[in-house]
Amino acid sequence: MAHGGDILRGHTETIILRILSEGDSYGYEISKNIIEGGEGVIDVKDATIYTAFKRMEEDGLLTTYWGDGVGGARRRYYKITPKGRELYAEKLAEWKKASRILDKLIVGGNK
Amino acid sequence: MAHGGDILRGHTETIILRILSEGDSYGYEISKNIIEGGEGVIDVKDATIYTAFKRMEEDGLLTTYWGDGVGGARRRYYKITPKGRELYAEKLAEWKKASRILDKLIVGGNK
DNA sequence: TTAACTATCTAAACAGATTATACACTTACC
DNA sequence: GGTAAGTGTATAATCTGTTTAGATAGTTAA
Repeated sequence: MAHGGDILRGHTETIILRILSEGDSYGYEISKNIIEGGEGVIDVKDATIYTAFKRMEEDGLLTTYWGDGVGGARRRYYKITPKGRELYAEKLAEWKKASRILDKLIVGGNK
Repeated sequence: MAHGGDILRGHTETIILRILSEGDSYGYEISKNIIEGGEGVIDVKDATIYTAFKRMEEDGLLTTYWGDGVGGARRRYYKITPKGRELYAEKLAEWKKASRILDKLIVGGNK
């Protein structure tokens, strides 16, 4: 993003988990998915996605397998684990509560 | 916070600016103010506040003066500058848009 | 006199994100 | 035949904001 680069920070994992909770996917697709949904305000760098994947695999939140790559570049797919689903549920609840509170703290009396 | 420590990240400045937009204040008070409004979900460490102040003063977002400290510990007050008000308005608008989009990306089809 | 609270401050470490770079294959166009 | 645009993965180095941990010091109440 041109400015406000930290918007996504801390939520990347949650968003990846949400996408994978709806079906297996791979880095490039997830990245496109987020940028598309970001409406020009939110951006993700591929490096962010891939480092998140690595971290999340180490944490047992997802597993990975190579796609058969018929006629095209190889794709590494990611699948959410039960632990990943659990964490997503927690993070989702946390976001719902936190965003309400954050809104209050940021907007304050400046309604 | 026990978990989810990054919730505030990137918003600390905006919240400080919001508080100062409603009147001069000092570190300890601002910190209390945020923790109180945080409803147990959001926490700020004093170091976060003071490092933010330093950064923000360097960026011309606020000015500072010592309180007269009659009967009590000395207090360093902070006053928002016009540049600070400008940035607050921008960040506020950004938050309003970003939180809506973030909500969409985090919740997705898991309504 | 001790505990709890008010109040400010800094150095070092940490975590997640970005920048920059590399590699490689496919499709469409000229 | 060449090349540009798009698809796709990956890592090292750097940046930034926050946390951890520590220091200092005055006030109030038990």
